[in-house]
Amino acid sequence: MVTMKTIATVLGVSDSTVSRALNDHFSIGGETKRKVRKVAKELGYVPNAVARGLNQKRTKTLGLVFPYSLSDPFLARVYHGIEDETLKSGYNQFVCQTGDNQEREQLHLDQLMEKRADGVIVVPASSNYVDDSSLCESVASLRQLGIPIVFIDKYLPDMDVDYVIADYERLAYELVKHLIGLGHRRIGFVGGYDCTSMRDGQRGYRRALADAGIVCEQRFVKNAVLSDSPGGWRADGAVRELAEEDGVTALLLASHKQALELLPAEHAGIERRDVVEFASLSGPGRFWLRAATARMALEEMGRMAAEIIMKYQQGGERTRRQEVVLPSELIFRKAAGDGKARPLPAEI
Amino acid sequence: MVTMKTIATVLGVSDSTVSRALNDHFSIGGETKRKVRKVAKELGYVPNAVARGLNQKRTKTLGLVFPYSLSDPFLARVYHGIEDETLKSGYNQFVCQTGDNQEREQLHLDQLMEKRADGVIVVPASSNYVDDSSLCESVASLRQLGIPIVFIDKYLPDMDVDYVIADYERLAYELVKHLIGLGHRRIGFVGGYDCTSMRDGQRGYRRALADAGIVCEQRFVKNAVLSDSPGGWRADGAVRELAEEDGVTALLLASHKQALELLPAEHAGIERRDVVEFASLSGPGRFWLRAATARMALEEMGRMAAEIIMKYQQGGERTRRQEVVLPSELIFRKAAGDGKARPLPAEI
DNA sequence: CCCCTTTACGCAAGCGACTGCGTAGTAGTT
DNA sequence: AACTACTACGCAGTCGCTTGCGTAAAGGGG
Repeated sequence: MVTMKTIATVLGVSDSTVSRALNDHFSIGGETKRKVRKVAKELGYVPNAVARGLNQKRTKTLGLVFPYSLSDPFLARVYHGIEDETLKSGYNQFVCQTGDNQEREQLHLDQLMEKRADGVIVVPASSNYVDDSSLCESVASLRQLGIPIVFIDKYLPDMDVDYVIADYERLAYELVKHLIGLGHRRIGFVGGYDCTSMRDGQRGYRRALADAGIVCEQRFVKNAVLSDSPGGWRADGAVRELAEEDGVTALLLASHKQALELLPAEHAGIERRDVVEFASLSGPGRFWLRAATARMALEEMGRMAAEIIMKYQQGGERTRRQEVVLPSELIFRKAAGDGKARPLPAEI
Repeated sequence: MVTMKTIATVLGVSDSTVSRALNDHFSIGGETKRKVRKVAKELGYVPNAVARGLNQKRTKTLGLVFPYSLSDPFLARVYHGIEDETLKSGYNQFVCQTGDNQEREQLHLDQLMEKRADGVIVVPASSNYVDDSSLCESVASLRQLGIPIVFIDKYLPDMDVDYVIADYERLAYELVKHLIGLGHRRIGFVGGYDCTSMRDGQRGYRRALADAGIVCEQRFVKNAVLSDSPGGWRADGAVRELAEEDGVTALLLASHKQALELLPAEHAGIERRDVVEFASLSGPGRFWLRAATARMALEEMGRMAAEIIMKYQQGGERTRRQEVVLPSELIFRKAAGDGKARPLPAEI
């Protein structure tokens, strides 16, 4: 194995000289630098980032912990943002997927700690909203090791952790306002548990109704249920109830996964890349039609999260919690069907 | 920072004792082991894989170099296979995407070498089939460092490198045979350059024609062109020529990307997960219709590639080149339209 | 010609974990 | 009692690279 020592021996200099030469240190003569680089290339020397990492305490490595695979259109865009931000500085990322499962989330966080990632970006598993103790522990351990962690899209409200989210409250507000403008009065909300994005969304939903003088009926607000399906959530039960029992004419969905389930297949295909959280759907039709949706700045979210970590790398001290809320773009579709508000089909 | 030394000091033993205790070495007493583990837990000790990696020369890390993002349905399945195989042994993967670009491919391979990945799995960028010199260099460097590399799906024929591919020749043979059975006589092949998968496919295509006593006309075989589009290849030009000038009635496509381009959007959506390389299409219709396709064992390909590397990790010497060809499943659709063979529409 | 400042390197001590070899201490044998 | 055989650890070197500090050589000023 050719190391700096090898090069040093060949040239009859010390290994520290080689190190400094390769790092372009000012105290090494130009001629020496040239010779060192020449020999290094000839010998096919490849610097050992593991050894460097050990003494620099920096690995130029990021850990990404995602609930689903990167074939999820949401995560894929987030990932691109992160990659885009870090590629130029020679960072690599460990990509981990948890299957929306807490145990695996913890497992991966442990592995990333052992491997001394320089930072970790997490899109938390939904099951944390039932019991977040394991995640909290992991965050504490990361803190102790001095590894910055940033949450994306969702976070645990009472945990002191940096995060980057979309402006869910405004989104929900505008989407519901749009539905009201289309004539809808009985509008359902399918959220779920105490997830920050859904909670914020619900707030916007309520505010929009209130502003329009519509009484917000509690029975119109349902939770999706956690399931072991690939998406983690199932909304069909809630939607069926809302349509059959309560005769809602429009719906606000708090998850792109939910929206995808309900959209007609051909739309799902075409618009897959656009469909993101907080789609609002309206009828009629065999399937629900999408009245509007939000195009969240997902790449930007990834980029911001990476940027926060990069700041810490450059010696930035963590003084206070970073809370980034990125504005999203709203996309309104033409009114579905004849544009009249009418009960939605219960069949999904 | 709490290290083994910290634990050792607390307990008044040496750090080597701590190391052995944590690794459950036989020469350490049961009582000592218990105490060490207790203190380790209390202090929140997290082993440093970087330090371990330096002296073991094993990082428990794999590098994956893919041309596209993991939102590509092909790669996503390959990735799942790899993850599945390596998760249980505590491996993490560096996921790198090259955008089908050689420079970035080389850049990522260099990074992976520096970080001393234990092995690298590569789905080569298509541009390597024009000029593979940079890839060859990288492979040589990896060899020198003793890092095993496995190619998936495609490989460079004159390079001594392990690879896992699908049974492209048989696939093409069966698909063409199916088209012939449907009455087609003028069957086009859209491949491209000297890529192994396409070359093998073309061999099967020719053999099927020959077995049916059909003369294989050279003008029915076209190359797709390399482009900077997301897919890397563009087939529309070739397809247009085949349809307009040569009046072919059916087509064999050597890439799932090409097939996706030509399929009607709603099918692309619905069947996205099935559409893989070597789809065969036939008309008529506004769009080409899919007559048959191959469901390749993509997860299995990933798993096999990972397994090959794991073998090397366990001290397996590389004696001879590993060449794995995995059988695929063929999926035949009902004949399109009235099932009659007729010229395909040139519009795409 | 001597002293002082630069320039250009070498020495050696880490970083955190692993490991070959040596050695006290205890137990068992004859 | 002397010898052998384990058991249970400690010492110190190693992995490859970085870095603070020390120093010889070269150059410049008085």
